[in-house]
Amino acid sequence: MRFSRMLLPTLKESPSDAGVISQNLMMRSGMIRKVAAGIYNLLPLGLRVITRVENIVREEMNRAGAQEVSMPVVIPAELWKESHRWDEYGKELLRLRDRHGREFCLGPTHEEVVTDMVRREVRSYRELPVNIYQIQTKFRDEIRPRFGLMRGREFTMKDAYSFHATDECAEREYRNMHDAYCRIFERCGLEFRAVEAETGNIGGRFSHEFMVLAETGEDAIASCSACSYAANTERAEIRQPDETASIHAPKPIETVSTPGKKSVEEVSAFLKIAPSRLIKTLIYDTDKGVAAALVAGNYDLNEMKLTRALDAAWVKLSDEDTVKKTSNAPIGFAGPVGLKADIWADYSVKGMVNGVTGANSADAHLINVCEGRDFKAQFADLRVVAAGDACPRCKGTLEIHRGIEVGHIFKLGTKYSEAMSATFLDAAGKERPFIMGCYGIGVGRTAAASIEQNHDDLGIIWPRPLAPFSCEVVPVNVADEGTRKAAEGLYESLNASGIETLLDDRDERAGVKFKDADLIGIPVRVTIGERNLKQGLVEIKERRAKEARLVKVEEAAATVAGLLKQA
RNA sequence: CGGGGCGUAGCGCAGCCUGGUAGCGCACCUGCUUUGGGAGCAGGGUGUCGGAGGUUCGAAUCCUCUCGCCCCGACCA
Repeated sequence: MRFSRMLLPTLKESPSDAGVISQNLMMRSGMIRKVAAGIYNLLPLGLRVITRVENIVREEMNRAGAQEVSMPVVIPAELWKESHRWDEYGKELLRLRDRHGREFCLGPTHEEVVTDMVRREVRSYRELPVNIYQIQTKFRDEIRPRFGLMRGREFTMKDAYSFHATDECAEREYRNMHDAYCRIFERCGLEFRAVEAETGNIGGRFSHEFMVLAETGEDAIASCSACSYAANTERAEIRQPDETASIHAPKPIETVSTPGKKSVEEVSAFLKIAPSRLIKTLIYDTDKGVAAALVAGNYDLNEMKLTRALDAAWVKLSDEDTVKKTSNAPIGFAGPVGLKADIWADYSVKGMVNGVTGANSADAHLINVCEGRDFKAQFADLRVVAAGDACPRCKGTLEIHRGIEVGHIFKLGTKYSEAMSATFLDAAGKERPFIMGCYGIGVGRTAAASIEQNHDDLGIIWPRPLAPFSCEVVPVNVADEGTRKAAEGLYESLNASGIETLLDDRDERAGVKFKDADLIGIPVRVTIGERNLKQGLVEIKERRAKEARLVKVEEAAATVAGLLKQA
């Protein structure tokens, strides 16, 4: 491709609305342009990268035995009503009507459509298992789209769905997909972790997220320094601490005045006591009634864990009225002592001696509160994991990293097949619902994540498998006949040997071309200038390297090929 | 949905407070010079000042409404 003929509008200045590096560099390198909030045009350079990712995904999915299909973007409401998600999914589901007033939605994911497809066509266990996937545009009406392709409303996703006769078969496929995903992200040159995750409103029994490690990631993951345990912090468990005797001797409980001191920070500063000695008491409404949850002041409560501990369908922080009714005090002064509610406590509260809690009356706290002596609670792992917490699987400790979720695999079970009566006949002639799995990859997000991991001050540094071109040829001065001829010759021989090459044949100054080359980040650059050419030499530089090397013109193509063969 | 901010040339911004000829840098076009890290000189074009209504002799500027976008929060595969 010739730069002069390509729609490749690079930007010297950063766009004012770029929130993360990948968005900034995608805009500046002319890969994407915004059309509306969370909706983008992919320009030629951007599409090339996306296509690279798609092809890697496609190859590995096919290799893993999945079959590619294409399902509609516009989906009739009735399918979503069958699964009950028409009501459950919320405003992220963009709904619309056709000219007859019939209801449709734009597909944010395709469990319903694929389940409908399979239930129509598959009758017997003999036809199972099947794994069906597509690489397709999805639409989710995100509350707050941001960060370019990282969290758009319209985006490209690979979504796969598998159908099985038995649980063992479904789990085998889950592992198969896990391995395929690892191959995909390895081939993309990404540093990633597969972590245990929450299933959210896709539903299902268990799931893993594939997280690309990056400071700008929107998710936090906990991983063990000693073993392979890794989980989203939404889910990460904490090993129950060993019982240790308190170094404090229990003192008699006392009420102290704490006017207007509601938050942990305010109370701990006012009483000059470490936040870890405070017991935070949170009042929750749940489908099982009002419950109190306790956690040490230096930790956060994890509502998912509380929900599981209570065996509740949902929990929600209570409003002011309920808090007043339950604790006889405004928000900020609740405590477990004498509280009339179901009390659950995190292990961080276990064995607490001489702690501080709300007094269940306005502007007062209790000091020297001892767990067991002054109140009783049911204990569970209820808090959000923090760095240094004990690994649930071994004796190691957990580290916290930030990550970008690029893939997510779910073992769904029969949630959709039961709701939608999608069944097959087993060997005994008995009708059974399909056991399902689903497996997603954010294609644009994967490209964005790659930039987050591979860039420097000057621009993108594409790993070879995702690079829009493999090699860029830069004639320093196209006005010079010899330079131009050498560049054209090299361009042709590189292309002829199957190396996709960008020739910067623009009549621009060298500095402009070098800046653009660094910005766009093509792995190998060949610079052809008059001075070196007089000695029959050209300069070859890898984007990631500091130094360039000089080689003979005749050897340039072979040298480039050699560099590209290395990983 | 709550809080905050921004819409002025293709991009980045000033002007608005205190109403009076719409500006700067980059980009773009022409010519000459220049040609290894975002060139120099000269000349040139560029705007519904986001939109609608209002106040005023006069509105980018003040007021009202509205649309779009960004940030923080709530929410979320």
